[in-house]
Amino acid sequence: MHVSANSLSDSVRWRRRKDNRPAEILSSALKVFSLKGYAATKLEIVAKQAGVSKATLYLYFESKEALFKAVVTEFVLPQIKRAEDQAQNYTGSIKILMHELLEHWRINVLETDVSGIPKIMIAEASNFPELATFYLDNVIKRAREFVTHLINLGIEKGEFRECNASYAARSFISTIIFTAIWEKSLAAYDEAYDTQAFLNSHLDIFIRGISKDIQE
Amino acid sequence: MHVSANSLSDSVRWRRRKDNRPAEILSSALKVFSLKGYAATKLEIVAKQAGVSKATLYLYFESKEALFKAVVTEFVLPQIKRAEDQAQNYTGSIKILMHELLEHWRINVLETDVSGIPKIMIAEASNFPELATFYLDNVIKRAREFVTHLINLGIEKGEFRECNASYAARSFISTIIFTAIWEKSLAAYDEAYDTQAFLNSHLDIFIRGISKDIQE
Amino acid sequence: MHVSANSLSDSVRWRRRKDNRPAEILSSALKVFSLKGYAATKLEIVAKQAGVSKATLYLYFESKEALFKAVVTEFVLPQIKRAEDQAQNYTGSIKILMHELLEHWRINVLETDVSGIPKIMIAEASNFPELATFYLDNVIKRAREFVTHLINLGIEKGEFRECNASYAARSFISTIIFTAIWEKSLAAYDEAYDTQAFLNSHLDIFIRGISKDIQE
Amino acid sequence: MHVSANSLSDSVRWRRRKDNRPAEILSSALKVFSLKGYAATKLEIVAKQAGVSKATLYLYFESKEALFKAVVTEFVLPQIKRAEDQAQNYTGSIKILMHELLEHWRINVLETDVSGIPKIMIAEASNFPELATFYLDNVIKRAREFVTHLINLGIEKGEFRECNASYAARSFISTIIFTAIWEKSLAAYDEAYDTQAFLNSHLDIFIRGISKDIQE
DNA sequence: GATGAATGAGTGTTCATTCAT
DNA sequence: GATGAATGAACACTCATTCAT
Repeated sequence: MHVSANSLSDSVRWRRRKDNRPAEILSSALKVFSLKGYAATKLEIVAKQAGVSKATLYLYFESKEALFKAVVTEFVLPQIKRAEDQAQNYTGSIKILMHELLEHWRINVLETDVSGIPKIMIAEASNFPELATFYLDNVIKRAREFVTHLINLGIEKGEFRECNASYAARSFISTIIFTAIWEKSLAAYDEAYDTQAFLNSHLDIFIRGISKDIQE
Repeated sequence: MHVSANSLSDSVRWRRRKDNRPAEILSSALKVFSLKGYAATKLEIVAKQAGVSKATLYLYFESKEALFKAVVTEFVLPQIKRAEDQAQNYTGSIKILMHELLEHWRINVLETDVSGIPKIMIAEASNFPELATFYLDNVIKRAREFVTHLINLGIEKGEFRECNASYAARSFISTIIFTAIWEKSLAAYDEAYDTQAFLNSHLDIFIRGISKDIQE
Repeated sequence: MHVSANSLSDSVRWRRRKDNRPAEILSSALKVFSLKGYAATKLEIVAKQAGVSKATLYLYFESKEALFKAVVTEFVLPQIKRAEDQAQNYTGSIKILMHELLEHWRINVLETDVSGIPKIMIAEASNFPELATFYLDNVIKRAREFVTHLINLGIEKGEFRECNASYAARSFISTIIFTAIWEKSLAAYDEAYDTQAFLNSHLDIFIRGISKDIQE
Repeated sequence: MHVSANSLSDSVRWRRRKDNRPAEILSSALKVFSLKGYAATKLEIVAKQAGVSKATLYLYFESKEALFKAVVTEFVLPQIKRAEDQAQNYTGSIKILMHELLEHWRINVLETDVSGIPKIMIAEASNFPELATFYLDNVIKRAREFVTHLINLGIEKGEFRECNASYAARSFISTIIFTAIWEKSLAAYDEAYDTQAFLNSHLDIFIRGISKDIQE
């Protein structure tokens, strides 16, 4: 039975079984797609990575395109859900919350293969319109709304100055996403840098940028 | 004679004029590469866009790869040079300079096809290592150094607080580049937004974020 | 144990009974082969039709080719034997006998799946030479000889005029076989017609064509 | 430019040019398709037969299916048109006309590769429904109507007895088509026979079968 | 210089066949 | 005996590249 790539949002798609082939295939595919791009990815390589034959891919995914879509959809929702869950019922300082979220994201997304997804989507958006829309709606917009909401909370609480929270969220998120993209592309050729320190710096500048001036 | 794609930095650049075939090919190629990605780009499409036959491409570029490299190298250097020139001999407020530079970039890069270059490089970095290195060295690092320099100037002048100028530059540039990438990818599926207002907001937050606290 | 497909004439034939797997497989295979042709037939479809798994086919037939040969050989001999038996010891009018034979053939061959066999053999003759030879020898030639014999009997009895009985038999049989082929191919797209009436007409013309002129 | 395979009936499809590739491909394809059947035909073989590379086929036909359809449609219409033209304005004996038509058909169809078409259509009808319908309408039905018309003429002229001309035509045509099919299938394994003599015998029996009894 | 025509080298996909359970 | 899972081998189709004109 093929792993559904059309019902883009239902959660459990494959049942665990011996050796969990679909999961192995998906993570191999994530690696190769995010390294090579969709068109340059050869299914033979994906199969080899997953330790199966090329034909086996077709037991679980009906085409290269379906596999690609499954890769995106499979790894995408957990990303955003995790963040939302973490913020649930939080009542403390927004600044601290954002710091925690960022740290969490760094460890669970940035430093895992999941960070390959944004690059994939950016590169292939125009080749896979519905997928692009799905990603936009389920990740980007939700992330924007989520951060916008946090900033508005901070404004209400007096932590932040009045400002256009929506633009601010967009600013903040841009760098976050870009960092993930960077890691999977030019970072390989760049000098190493301390990602954690950079992200802290980024958050610091950002928070200062939207905070009330100390002396007002 | 083939347009050199190996001497990645040579200065020959094609100015549009009647029947300037290489330039027409390059700009067609830029469009298609940045829309489809390298592998998914068919030379037939590029040729059609440029109004020539597929075989004609080979009169000017020795291979698809050479054409791709030429696209990147042709359009890249002007980008960064322009910014550097503008800052030359400037002595006023760094904040105002950055605003002017950003505006200039918005008009001359973001709103032209040149903004397709970053997306191309991000997507294909791992497939074209020397090109990636070239781009990294000639655009990214130069941009980083340039902005770092500006920030340091601002610190020296007392406009900005003491901070890690390098990280700050990276923060700033990330959003700038990401905005260009975004325009060529998911923006097509997103609601329109006011890019100029967003960039102003971004700069505003950033400058506030690195400015001295008003009352210190 | 595999059902022999090499000894093309052995007598084992499967009578339907509960769980008579080979027989179910054979009749499913006959249907699919005669609908799609050999190469376009997928064993998965045959298996599904027979209500078994693809692997199960291999318990009974050692290969697709063996299954195909079994299909032909299983259904072929009864066809011709039936006719021969019917003619055995007959002494009456040849014309009437031929009418009875034709009617019998219409009911027991033409209107059953067995009529798919001629189409199969015609289409695949050049892909399965020994099978073609087997079919030729065991069906076509026997049928020709049988009809030739009947016609000669008719000539001897004074029912028919002197004529080339062999050519006449060939003529007669051609239409008979063609009718079976037609039913399994283009008839599906053609207007319905009264097969029985047509066959009667055919026999009538044929008999008149080889009969003595009434008044000579 | 692809050779149209959709406009199933327009006549000139390809322009002659050096070496007339499409025609060479079509006749190679006719040979292979009628020998092997659609599914078992490998384009590599067709290409080799035509003396071109596999890729070249795609310069002229957009797919295997399109090539197949072109094969059928390319060779089909001339078949039937030729017969109709020949009968145009004829006023003599129907029997003699039919003899001439049959002889013409034997030489120009039966003994050329065109005789492969009926076998192809019979075998693949269910895999290519529109093509089947096209063939049915443009060959079979037209042939039936044509022969029916001839028989009716013969009845009017007093050559033939009153009979169901439509069934009679069907009878006559069945053998004709079957003979073509036979030549391209089992005939290869059968003893040689004198086709011309057989066809004459067939026509003789048929004409006698529908003629007025001499003495009535 | 420009191109229509041709193709070699590949890749996605299918399917008969195998085999551990 | 029966089958779900796996795969090697094959084939349709594509496309960057070449070359005669």
